[in-house]
This record gives sequence, structure tokens and C-alpha cells, in this order.
Amino acid sequence: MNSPILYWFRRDLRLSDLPGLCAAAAHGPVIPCYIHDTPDGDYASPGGASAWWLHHNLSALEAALEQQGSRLIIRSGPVRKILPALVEETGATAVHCSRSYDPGAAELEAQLHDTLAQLGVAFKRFPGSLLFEPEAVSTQAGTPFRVFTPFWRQCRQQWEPAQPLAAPAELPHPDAWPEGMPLDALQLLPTPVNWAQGWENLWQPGEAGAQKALDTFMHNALADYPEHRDIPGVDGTSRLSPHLHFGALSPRQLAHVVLQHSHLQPEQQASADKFLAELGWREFSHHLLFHFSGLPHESFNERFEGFPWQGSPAALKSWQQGQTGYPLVDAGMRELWHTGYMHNRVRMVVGSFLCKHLLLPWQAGQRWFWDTLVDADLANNACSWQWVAGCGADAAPYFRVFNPTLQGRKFDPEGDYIRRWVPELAALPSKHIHEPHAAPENVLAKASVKLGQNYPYPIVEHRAAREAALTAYQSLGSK
DNA sequence: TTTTGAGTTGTTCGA
DNA sequence: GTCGAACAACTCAAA
Repeated sequence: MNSPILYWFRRDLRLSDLPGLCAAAAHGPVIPCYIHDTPDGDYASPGGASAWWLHHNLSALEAALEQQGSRLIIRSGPVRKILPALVEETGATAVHCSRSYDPGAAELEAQLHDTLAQLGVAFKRFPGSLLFEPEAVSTQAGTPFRVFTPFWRQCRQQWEPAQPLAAPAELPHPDAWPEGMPLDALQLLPTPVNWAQGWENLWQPGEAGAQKALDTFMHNALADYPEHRDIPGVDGTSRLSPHLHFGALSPRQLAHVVLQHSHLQPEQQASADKFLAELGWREFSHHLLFHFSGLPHESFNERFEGFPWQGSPAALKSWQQGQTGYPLVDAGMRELWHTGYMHNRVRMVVGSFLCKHLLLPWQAGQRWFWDTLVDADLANNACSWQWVAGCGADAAPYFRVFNPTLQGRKFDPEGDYIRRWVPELAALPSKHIHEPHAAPENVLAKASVKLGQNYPYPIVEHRAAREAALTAYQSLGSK
């Protein structure tokens, strides 16, 4: 039996724990392929930072496949045309892939199933990028959950932690390889300005890098996760989100390691549960988007469609550039710009600031994050922005307006994080670094801070902005 | 069937 | 300085 099976890589850019790849390899020759499809439509293609990651993740996958004597065939164009064409060229008898849950995916997969069936070719989807299939979780009334806690409780009740699969021992290669294009031709890297300079020292996209990040987290950070995850000046989070997004690590692999660890070290049970709940939020977001495909565009709570947003383009620009005059907000926005990442605690603060202090629509924040985050993910991005704006599922209540100064004092007490990302404030004493505009003249002078010159005055005044936000939110009325 | 209580991440105010 | 209450409306499951 020499007819090959096509393995279509999507956002599962790894070799281990891929049931579809294992099934293909057990059967005969495998042709691994990746199709770069850039359909029209909002959020149909990765943003800039995310594209950088994709390039390097594909490059790592290519290398891993070559080490196995295999290849990655890269093509570009509409999947609905390219995939059937590749099948005909290679005489493949089946196509395997991982299921996608994004809007439009079910339709595409159904269409591929039919098109390929007409060629006598089987199209098989395998689960793997989520812990729970959306169809498997629902309320007693049979509706999707809208509240996280009962959602996650039910997930954990039906959880049967399975051993992740190893990568196939070998990938039998076909008699002949179809043509592919070089990875560089996809033009995923930044041009003409390489704003990602030095990122290769910060991140290692790909399966090996994901394993390394996982080991580091398990070894250094899991035990203190519940407390340290909130402190942006400490490496207390896993930083695994981009790996999960592109599938260099499967959630099953991650959960398995964490569960095993907490089994061996029962005193870390609470830390493990806390971390797993974050994976739960990832599941929750993906399930929500699966059931409510409009989430990236329309407020989950329709009442918000009439919200009196009023922020200015200038305010948006100040926010994007980290020039709001609120040090924690500015530190976060600059971390994002310089690294493609932002600490989770700070994401909440800058999100609240955009929606509530600046009264800019959450979609504007979502758009910026889409372009600048290496872990930009349609489901997580939409759900988290809606959460912080107060219009999402199980969202933050309208009156929860983060005070950026207090958040700084509480979670970055010594100003470590602020000093790292807002160097013009680095010489200020911790007591004043969270509120430079309230610091005495001589303190500012001594630290060479010239407000309005090398660091901005606050673009809005906290108390007034908070009042305006509460008024705007109350204007939605109770009915 | 109806009722009840709890629900990721906060802040402010007044006692 | 600390502490509890108030700041909506709605979802979900258990009583």
C-alpha cells in the first residue's frame, strides 16, 4: 500500500499528541502540508506579531519533520481549492487534520468533506486543540453555559485525563513529494521595518521551545502561581499562551503534566487547580465563540450596542503608544509593543482604562491586541475584551473601574515593572513612581522627570473619568 | 415549581 | 488605619 495520506497542519504545529498524525503514520506514507490561506474578512489572517510567531513555529516544524526524513509541503491560497488539488496531485487516499472551532470552520470542514468524498477520499477531523468538545458541555437545560464556574465544574466532573500521545516513531515518506514553496515566500516576517528585532532572544516558537517554557514554569513558578501570577515584575505566569494558540503544546499535554505534578506534590494541589482554571477560561472562551460567532464584533449583552462611546482618536493613540500619564498603563502598552506580550494583570488594567477611562469601544482594544500580541487568539481576545468592558459573558460589573494608580501600588509596589518599561521614570522613588503628576517638584527634578516634556501629564483625571464612566454605564438603564 | 445563593481578577465611602 | 457595605442584572444549580 503506497498511497499516501495528507496531514493538513492548521493551528496544531507540533508532532506529539496529534491523533490524526499518528493514525496516518500507522497507515502508510504521510505528506505533511500547511496551507497559508488569507481569506477576506476581519481577523481572518493573523496580526503582525502573531504572523512573526507563525513563521518561526512553521520553521521549527519544518526542521522537526526533516529530522524524521519527512518534509513540510507549504502552499498558499484558498484551502477549499488547494487541498483537493494536492489530493489529486499526490493520489492521497485520505486527509487528516485537527478540528477548528472558529467561526466558519465548521462550514469549511463540511465543504471539504463533501468535495473530497466526491474524489473518493476520506476527510477526517481529530480533536485536540481543546480539552472538551463544545458539544459535550451544556447546562441541564441543554444551552451553552454563560457563567464560568458552573461551566468549569461540569468540565472537571467529566474529565478523564488521558495520556498524551507520543510523536510517531517514524513518518513513512511517499514515493514522490509534491512541490511546495519556501516558508519565506509566505512573507510572514515584518517588513520593511523589523520591529521584531531581538524577539528570537525572548521567544522560542515551536515544540521544543514550548517544552522548555513548560519545564521552566513547572520548575520555577507553579508552586507560587496563585500569588505571583498577579505581580507583573515577577515571572509568575506560564507565558504558554502563544504555544497553546499555535498548538506547539496541546492543552492535554499541559493539563497532564500539571495533574501529574499535583498528584506527586499534593501540597501544590491548590496552585495546580488555580492554573488549570486558567486553562478552563481558554476552554470557556472557545466554547462561547463556537456558540456565539458574533463575539468578535458585537457585544454579548445587546444592551451595550447603544453604549455612548466617545473616546477620541488622539486618546487611542496615546494608549497605544504608552503615553497616558498613568505609569502602569504605559508600562503595559510598551511591554506589548516591545515584546508582543503583556502580563495578564496589566492586560486587565489597560483594558479597563481604554473602555472606562477613555470610553473607547472595546473593539478598538481588541483590534490593537490582534495586531500586536504574539498570542492573539480570536476567542480569548474577543471574550476577554468583552469581559473587561462589562458586556461579555460572566463579565466584570460595570462599577468595577480599575484605578491604575492603586493597581500599580498593589501589584508592583517597588515599581520594578514600571522601571523596566518606562525608563524615564526609573529614578523616581517607589513612593512616587505610580503617581508622578502628584510628586513634589524637587523629587521630580532629582529624578530628571519633566512632566509634559519627557513624561506626559495624565490624559484624563481619574476621578472625573471614573464618574463619567459610571454615568455612561448607568445610561444603559436597567431594561 | 419556586426560591435561594453564589458567581475570576475592584474601588470608594463612611463608620 | 481597618472594615463592611454598596455599587446591577442575570445565570445556573441545588434546596
